[in-house]
Amino acid sequence: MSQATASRAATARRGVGVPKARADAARNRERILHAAREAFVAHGAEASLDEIARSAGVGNATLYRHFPDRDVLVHGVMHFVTDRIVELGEQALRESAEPFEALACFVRGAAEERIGALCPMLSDRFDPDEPENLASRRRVEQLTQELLRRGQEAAQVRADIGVGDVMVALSQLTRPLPGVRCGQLDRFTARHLQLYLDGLRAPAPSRLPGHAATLEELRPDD
Amino acid sequence: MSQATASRAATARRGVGVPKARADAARNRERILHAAREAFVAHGAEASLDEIARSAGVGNATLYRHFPDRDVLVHGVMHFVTDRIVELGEQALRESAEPFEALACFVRGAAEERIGALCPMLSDRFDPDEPENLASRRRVEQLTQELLRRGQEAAQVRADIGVGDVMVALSQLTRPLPGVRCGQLDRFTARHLQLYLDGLRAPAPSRLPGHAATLEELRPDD
DNA sequence: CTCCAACCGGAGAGCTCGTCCCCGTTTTGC
DNA sequence: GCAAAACGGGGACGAGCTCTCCGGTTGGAG
Repeated sequence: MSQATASRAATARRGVGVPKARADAARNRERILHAAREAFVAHGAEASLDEIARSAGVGNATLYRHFPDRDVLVHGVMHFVTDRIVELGEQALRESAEPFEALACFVRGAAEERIGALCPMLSDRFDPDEPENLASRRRVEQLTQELLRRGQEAAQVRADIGVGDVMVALSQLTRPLPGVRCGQLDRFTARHLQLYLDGLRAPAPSRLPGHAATLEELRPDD
Repeated sequence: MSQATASRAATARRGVGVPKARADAARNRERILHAAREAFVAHGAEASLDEIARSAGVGNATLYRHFPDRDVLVHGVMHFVTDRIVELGEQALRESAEPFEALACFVRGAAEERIGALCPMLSDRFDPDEPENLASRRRVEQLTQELLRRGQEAAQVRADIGVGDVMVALSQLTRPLPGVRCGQLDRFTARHLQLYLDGLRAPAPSRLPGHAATLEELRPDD
């Protein structure tokens, strides 16, 4: 996301008339979001807030000042990640000539942006019907849908997969495995994503069990 | 694993001269191992023991009687899973004519046996040099190696992957995603495994980054 | 069938860890 | 240079986890 776009989005979310945050406050807010993103990917939505503050290099009070409770932080990370993912997807649609390559770019980028952190989106701690959340999910879903559709129409992506297949597998493959040093695991992640992507190519060499699903179907209260 | 084999293995581990356990005790031990396996896959080696006892349908005291502390339980689950995986792999080698199909059978079976529970094998809580642990890891590794080698020699499996690629991805793809109901996720797991397997087929449609790794390289103290 | 040793499970003590607030100190921007 | 805003360390409080104690129950040998 460009600096200007980010700034506009931030202003929009803060609302009008609210005084601009001080420079150090903005910087800390950003640091906390990054740290929280990593923590949520690694430990789920119940990661320790003190731990997040520590790895962000700020005091715990600073975290609580920016995000009064856990839910606010979860939502903050959610929208932070969603914004970046959407930007990424639009860029992939815009710049990649080959539909499969566009999907691959998106997948690799989404992995870097820790799309796995969106899994709290599917948790109890998250109201799926709140308008802003609904909009976030829809945006990511439609974007992925579009990338898939193009690939499938060009017969570069197998026809029997859906949005849910991409999103869920992507989340799984990029999560740290407990007990493995992160550095070690990152070396694997890129390989596994590539292997998975290779499995998505058309023509399909096998028949998949079950059926493709949307993100909607993954909601806990189904 | 056959009943007889399981019994022999159990006797071997219990040692000679120790009186046979009562039927209900043996049954509870088994239940606890199953529950602990699920919990370790879901939450890593630090899963709550009381929670394990509850989902096993036994009192917590029963758990502590069978497994005096967490380490003993971790080891118990480890060897329980290892035994089943090895049996599975040997069966796949024995019964499948096609090398790729053998690998696929093994992978699917290992997923059912929650091979992801072996990730504590890579954790701090685990002495990788203790002879029995070393042997377990070696057995699984050699078996997977052999399945891979056959597939690769028959040019059915791409040449640029290693044991670590299979084991790690398998663990990741079969782990429950936090916030997703298990029932929902199981439907996906089979699909994703198949997609990943399709990515393993020869000829390789892409070049993988990095290099194949053994389980040895995944040890935390590298 | 009877009996007792082995086993079981609930309840609770002790402790660790996570959450959240208070307040003296530092930083920012005008 | 100063006032307002933000910072961070420390600590009270509570939740949850580990592990133990003990009265009741069950399996199976004789």
